[in-house]
Amino acid sequence: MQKITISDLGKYVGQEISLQGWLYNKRSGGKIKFLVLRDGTGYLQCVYFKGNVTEDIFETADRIGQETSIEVTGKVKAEPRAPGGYELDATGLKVISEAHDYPITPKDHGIEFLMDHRHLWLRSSRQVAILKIRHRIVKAIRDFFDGNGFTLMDAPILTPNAVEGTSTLFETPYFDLGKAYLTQSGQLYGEAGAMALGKIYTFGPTFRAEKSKTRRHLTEFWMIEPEVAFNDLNDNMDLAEEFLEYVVQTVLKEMEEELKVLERDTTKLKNVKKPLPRITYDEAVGILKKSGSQFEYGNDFGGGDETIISEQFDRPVMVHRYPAAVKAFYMKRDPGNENLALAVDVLAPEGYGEIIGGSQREDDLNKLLERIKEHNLPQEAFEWYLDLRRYGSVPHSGFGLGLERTVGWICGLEHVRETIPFPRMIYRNTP
RNA sequence: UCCGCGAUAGCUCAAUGGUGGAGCAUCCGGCUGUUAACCGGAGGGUUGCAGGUUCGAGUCCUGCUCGCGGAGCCA
Repeated sequence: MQKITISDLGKYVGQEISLQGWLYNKRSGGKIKFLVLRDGTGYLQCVYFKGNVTEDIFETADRIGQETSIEVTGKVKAEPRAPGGYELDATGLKVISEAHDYPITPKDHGIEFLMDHRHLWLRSSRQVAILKIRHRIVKAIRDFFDGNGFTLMDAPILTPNAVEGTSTLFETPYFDLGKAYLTQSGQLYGEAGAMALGKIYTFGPTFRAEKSKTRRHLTEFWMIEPEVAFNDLNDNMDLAEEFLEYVVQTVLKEMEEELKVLERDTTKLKNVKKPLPRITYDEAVGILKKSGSQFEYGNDFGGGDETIISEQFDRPVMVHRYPAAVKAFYMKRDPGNENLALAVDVLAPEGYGEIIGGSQREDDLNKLLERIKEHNLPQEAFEWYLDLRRYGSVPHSGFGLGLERTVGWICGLEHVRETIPFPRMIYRNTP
């Protein structure tokens, strides 16, 4: 039997059809019942008149509670008053599994209650819209790289050492080898991949054990990290802006309905087109000083600083050439100023902060050895990484995009916890 | 780890130190066009936990637990 979904209803106007789904909401008059059906593709009001259906069906329509799984039968009618454009003149109603006392009613709830019921909260229209946009963003990301000659290369999740020290990583016992750590970045492995394949991207979960307690942080999140051989910092910024434009414009074009459900004002998203403004760290500090900030030259930007900087522009801004002291050991220094790293962060507008962090990597073996010593990192753990500089080293660059921050920004959400089906935060790992 | 705010019915919230209420949800009744439907009625409480002050504590004080927001760190 062919299954019909609510999203397909336009093809069946005037026909008698059956649909399976869940009871989303219910309203009634004395001799009329309105059952709102949801099936994951949309919402449909099914109208039961007392005279048109059996006594048994009318009683069932009256009795069943929110989220009862049902199969409805009836004639599809175009209905301008309906949000989806269609309505069902219902004749049949089959209960698949009856539900009562569903905890999430169509009224206000607090965040703790909703998070405790995250497995059910996912069914509500807002969450469905977010999950669909998240999926479309993921697909756009993969389409972009796949269509530009990149190879997807998965990096390991269990790793023997930290990229920048071990203090912020989750650790786990690992047989006779001592401890393993959950990855905080696939980048070093991505660099090995770029030397093999030229252009690669990794796409996987990453973990941070930092006790970060803000709207921008999760302990488990997804990151996309392209790495390209022979790309310098400027090439890297070219890639980042083309990539962001593609992702945002694709979502704007294809997810209009979902963005409307979220009541997202898309004015600023429409501006996300290349070229994106590029400013140096020094220029960014100038902006902060001019705004009256107490910011001290040489520090990394905090959340508030990022907001002040990004407010100066009508689209994401790329800030490059940070003080090397606040950046990772593997970043190449600016030949024009050894104190600066060839790093770039992309700051999203509207206070969403850093969504991309990247750099040109140090490709000189001896300089990299120096950095490892300076950072007190165990050289033996990085021997394989140093091999990449011993055998045919080339200039190369890449960046990491935080998926949840990107979803939060595009959807206009208050907090990244709504951007992932089951968020992991310092005080929550359930459901 | 630090700073700030909070915890009262299933949910969202009220309640001057003096008999703990409302809306929604649930149950009963009414309504043939509702769309967070509406109207009438009913049931529903160890006020987060443990102490203290007081004639009397949801309310004031102390400690704890949990949550929320922010800082630091970062995507």
